[in-house]
Amino acid sequence: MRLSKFVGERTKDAPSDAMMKNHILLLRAGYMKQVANGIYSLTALGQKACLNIENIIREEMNACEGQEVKFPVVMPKELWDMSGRYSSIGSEMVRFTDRTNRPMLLGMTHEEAAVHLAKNWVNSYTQLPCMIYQIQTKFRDEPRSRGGLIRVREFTMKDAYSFHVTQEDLEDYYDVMFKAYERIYKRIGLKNVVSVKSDNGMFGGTASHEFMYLNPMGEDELVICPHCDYRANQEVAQCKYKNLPQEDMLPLEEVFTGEAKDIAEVSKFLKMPPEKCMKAVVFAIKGEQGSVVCFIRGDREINETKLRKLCKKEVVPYDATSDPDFCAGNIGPLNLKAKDAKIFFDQSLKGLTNLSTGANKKEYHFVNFNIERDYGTVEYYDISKVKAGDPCPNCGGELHVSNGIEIGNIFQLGTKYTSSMGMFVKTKDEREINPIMGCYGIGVGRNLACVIEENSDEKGICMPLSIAPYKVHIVPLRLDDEKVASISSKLYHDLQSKKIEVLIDDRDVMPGVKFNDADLIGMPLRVLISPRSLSNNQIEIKLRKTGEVIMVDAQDGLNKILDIIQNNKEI
RNA sequence: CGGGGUGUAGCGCAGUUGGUAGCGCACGUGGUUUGGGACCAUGGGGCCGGGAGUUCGAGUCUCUCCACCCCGACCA
Repeated sequence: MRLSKFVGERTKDAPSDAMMKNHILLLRAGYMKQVANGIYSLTALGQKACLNIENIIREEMNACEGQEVKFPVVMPKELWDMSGRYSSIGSEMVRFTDRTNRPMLLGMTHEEAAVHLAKNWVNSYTQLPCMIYQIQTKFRDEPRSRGGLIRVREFTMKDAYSFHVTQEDLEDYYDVMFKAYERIYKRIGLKNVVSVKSDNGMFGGTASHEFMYLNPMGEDELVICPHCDYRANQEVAQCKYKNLPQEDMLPLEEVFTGEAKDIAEVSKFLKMPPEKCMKAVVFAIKGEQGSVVCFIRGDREINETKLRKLCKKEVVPYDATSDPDFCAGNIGPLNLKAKDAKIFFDQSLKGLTNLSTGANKKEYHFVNFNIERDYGTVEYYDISKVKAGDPCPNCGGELHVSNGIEIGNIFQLGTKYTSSMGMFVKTKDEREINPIMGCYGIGVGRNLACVIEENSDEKGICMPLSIAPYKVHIVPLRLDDEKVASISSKLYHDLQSKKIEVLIDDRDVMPGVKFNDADLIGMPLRVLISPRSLSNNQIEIKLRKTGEVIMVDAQDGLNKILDIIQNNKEI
């Protein structure tokens, strides 16, 4: 491509509203343009980079015996009624009617379509296991998109669906896909990737993993044990506690605590460490009356995902300050006015002695509260978030907590969709069963964004060779020089005939402009052709990532470039 | 959906007590330049986010929508 004809623009200044590195660079280097909140057009640069990622994914899926198919973007309501998800999914799914008033929706995931395609055609164990996948546009009306391509509403995604006779067979294939994902990230140039156990969310099913790109701007919290292989999303990470020293129980006492409301203030007022203060957190059940009151050690946070699973209901934080049933800031288990509230105690409280807790009375707390003695026998649940330094549930070592961006996930779905949609296969012993499914997703644009987070410097993007839209960026200086023009043009056409994607900066601008644009766009090889180097009959090849400069004779340029591309996968 | 912020040329911004809009970059033309964002001359480009109001007069004041960004809620 000739840069003079490129539809797109490079800018010196970053758009003021972009915060993340990938967002700023993708806009500044002219890879994309925003159309609306969470909706982007890609330029030739962005699209080619995405296609290269897609092709790597495609190769790895095909290597897993995957069959590439294509499901529709628009589906009828009836298909999603079969799984029950038409009503269970909220407004992130776009619903509309066609001209005959038939209810339709925009696909945000394609389990229903996959089962629809496979059922009746796959009806014998001899056809299993099998896997179908697609690379296609999804639309999810996210409440809040952010971070450039990190979280968008319309995006391209590879989603794969596998069918199995037995759970063991699913697990074997799950492992095959797990390894394929690891290869994909390596090939596109992402190194800081870990896999974690995750929540199954709206998919249902038995086991799932997320692949996480470690990044401080990541929206997910990951719990990682540096001493063993324990890795989990905060949402599902198990809590273990170091035992606090037991004390002799002292008599329960009601004390004045004044304006002290939150744990920090109460702890300061009573001169007790937060671990000895029992905290109350109130939640409401969505669409229902009544509330959920959680008690937890003062230095801990409630994990809402765990609470949701425990209640088997959707729970949302509740503002207790405006409810007369609660004395906000002084909530405790004793004399709690809200009689219909469900009460849960977190296991962090187990065995603790002489706690402080709210007295359900304005400006008063209890001290020396002992749950069993003063309240009664209770069950303890794990509803807390893990804190850095907690003991690992596996090996007891100290856990780390890091942030990450989800760049792929794999799920063992079970028979949720095959049973609800009536897909059956005959087994060898002539039983009719619902095949067991797995599903496997990876977002293309988000991966591109993460690649740029990882591969860039103060000058711009450093595209990995594997996904670079153009492998070679020719920079001729002084195109009015006949020799520069002819050698540049020949190299441009020679590379094209060798099927190497090449970009040439054929503009009549200052050398500095060309250098800065080349650094910003970030193609892995920059070839400089100028009167100065040609006076020695040489051209200059510069590697974007390392800055290494290679001088070669002009007539050897093509072969040297081909050699570098074929033998240096890591540039 | 809550809290905060921003909307003025393609991008980044200025615009005074209200008087009919400017700067830098980018773009067109002519010329001088040419190894890390050159210079001179000249030209084009604006429904000042939309609507309503106050006023002789609104980019500026009031009301009201809307869009976008950030934090939270939410999220395969």
